[in-house]
Amino acid sequence: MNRRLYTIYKKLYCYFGPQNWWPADSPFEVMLGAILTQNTNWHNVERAIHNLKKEKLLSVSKLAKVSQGKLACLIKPTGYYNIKAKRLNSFLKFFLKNYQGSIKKISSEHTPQLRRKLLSVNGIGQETADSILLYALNKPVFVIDAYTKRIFYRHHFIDGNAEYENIQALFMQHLKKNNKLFNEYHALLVRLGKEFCLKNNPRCSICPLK
DNA sequence: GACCAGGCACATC
DNA sequence: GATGTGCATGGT
Repeated sequence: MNRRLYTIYKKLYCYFGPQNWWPADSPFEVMLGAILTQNTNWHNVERAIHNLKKEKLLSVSKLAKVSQGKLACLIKPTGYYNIKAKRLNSFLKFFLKNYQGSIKKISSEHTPQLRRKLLSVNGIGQETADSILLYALNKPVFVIDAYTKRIFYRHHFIDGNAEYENIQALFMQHLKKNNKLFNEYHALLVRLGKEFCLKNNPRCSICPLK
């Protein structure tokens, strides 16, 4: 398994090249994007981030002062905007209360402990927590998403009801714990998923992994 | 018009 | 613990 997982990575990297994730100007923007992208097209997240930037709200202190109604309005393109506004607020409160909104402070916390704390914030589930850890804070944590599950299910690496922790353990136990590798690997899986492993329109016959 | 997208919380059994 | 449902915009 060890070698197979790495071989898949190399194949994907050769085929697609570097993905340069996460597309954002700052770790804080990554954190917001991680919540905004929940079950939503990335293009819509970009619109929402653009709205926030236009209003010059892309800082913890400024965003925390915005009313939930206005926030919901600004992030409307991402869908679920009322829920996501609430989730962003929960996260901002958590970030301010525990780390004074400092990336340096949140970064210095022991990863497993920080992961548990993130998961206790309303609106932050496993994928969002891990996206924040890996893509905002450069922690070597593998992110599992719907594409990853679908791809590895179709290639018979996991069964249909495999749980998040088990799939994550598969990657983390059989690959070098390296944040650059985990970053690129997950981004490549999303790219592969978008182009070759669609839900109802699988192009598996021409999948570069075959 | 149907289906899908870089999920999560909550209710119910 | 498993399964179902609400949340909602924009692209194909």
